[in-house]
Amino acid sequence: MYRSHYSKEISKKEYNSSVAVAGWVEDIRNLGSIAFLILRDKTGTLQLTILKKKSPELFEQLISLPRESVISVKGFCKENEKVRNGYEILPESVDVLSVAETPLPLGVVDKVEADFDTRLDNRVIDLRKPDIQAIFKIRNAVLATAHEYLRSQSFLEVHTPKIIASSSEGGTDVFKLRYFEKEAFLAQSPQLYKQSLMATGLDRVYEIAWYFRAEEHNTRRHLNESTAVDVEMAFIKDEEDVMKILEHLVHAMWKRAGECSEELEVLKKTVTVPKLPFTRVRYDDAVSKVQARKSPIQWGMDLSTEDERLLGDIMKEDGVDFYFITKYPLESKPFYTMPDGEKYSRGFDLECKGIEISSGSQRIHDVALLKERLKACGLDPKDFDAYLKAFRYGMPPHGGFGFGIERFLMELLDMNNIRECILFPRDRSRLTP
RNA sequence: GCCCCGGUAGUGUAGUGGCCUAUCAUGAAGCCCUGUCGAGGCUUCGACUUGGGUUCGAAUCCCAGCCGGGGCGCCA
Repeated sequence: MYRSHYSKEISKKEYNSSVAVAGWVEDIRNLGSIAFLILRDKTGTLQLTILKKKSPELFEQLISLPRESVISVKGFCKENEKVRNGYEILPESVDVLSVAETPLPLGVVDKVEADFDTRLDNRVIDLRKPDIQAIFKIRNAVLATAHEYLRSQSFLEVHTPKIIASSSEGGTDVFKLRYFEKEAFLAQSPQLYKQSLMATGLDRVYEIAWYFRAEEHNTRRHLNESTAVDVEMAFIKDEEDVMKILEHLVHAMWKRAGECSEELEVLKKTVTVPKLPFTRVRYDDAVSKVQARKSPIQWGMDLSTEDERLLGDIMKEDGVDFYFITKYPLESKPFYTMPDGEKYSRGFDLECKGIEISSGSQRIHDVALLKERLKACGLDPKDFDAYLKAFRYGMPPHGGFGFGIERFLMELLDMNNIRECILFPRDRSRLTP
């Protein structure tokens, strides 16, 4: 066995006994007759203290290792107050498991910063840094909470096709691919499938999966491959039922992130847990608020990036970070959104500090109305036959929402680039690693 | 899709026509040092995105390409 303990697992109990530790050689400080080797594993670092007079061969072998080589060391664990961990390991034997090439394309502990692009080109090495790993440990924690919360509310986890016959909703560009003799597309969202499932009697479903968008955008807020949490629920009275689930879900995830104190510390971030319920702002009021601050927006238009930011600032003045924008104009929402009178819809967005993190709505469940709305949106109902079929034989009132996990994390951790929140980002120009 | 910006050692940079045989840091290779922890000291190594052009002279100016970053739009 190459490892008996991780660096963090060693405490007083292990002092004055033999342990096996394994990991990456982070740094070697050679003082001539004594050398210190910093070994890094998943939990942190520890120090090997190597004395030349004790074993000249072992000394020579260890100090000549290139940084980031992988080794396993058996040694004697000794208490020492001079060392940060409170202990050091005096090595007795070493297994060199992998010798790293030099020079490193990216230093793990170098004193110079690397460009983000260089980091992504060498993402595996970049991911060795504790602060980068912390992002993904928090991602793991909040997604675990999403599963737990949704299951506690009787949601069933489902997985719908990612290779689909037609674009889900129009709007965004989709990736085309060859499917034997047919043309197919990569899913941009599970929208049509999660709605179809509402006609099955499963009533409450959620899906956490990948989606693909072929938009040639080049911003720090967009990815061409991203992951999302999607929820759909039946027998709702109106969109308020959906918003309640969403706000509790977001609250639970934010709260869980706030409990990741170790990770937040290495990231030097703080998470402020929002208060429930989130403020509801009608679209009409949002428009008047930003108009009062000289935005050129007209009623009926979507809020521009600048308008959203402005509204975020206005809400912040009242101490509000999270808020719903409700009752959007019907024409600014997708065809499946339930109308609310002539002009309005039962669609909403959830905003956090001026950035949209989720959008949802009550959906149309009446097939005639759905066809009418498809036409009004310039779409041909014939292209949606398979979807419409789910509505023809008994479809309850339903609604749902979806949000991108990377966008969510970006807001949660106040990152300035969405690519920080995904292991191997796919963007306009990046297809590797 | 529209617009803006950038490309100098492995990494991060200085350099805006001659003082560049290109700065500094970091790194790598080596030497000295028994308590380092951003170790220290000394030596060495290593770069101007590509192709044209202007000029006596180009890292520097112009044109084109390649590669990259960002803003807006679209969206999540």
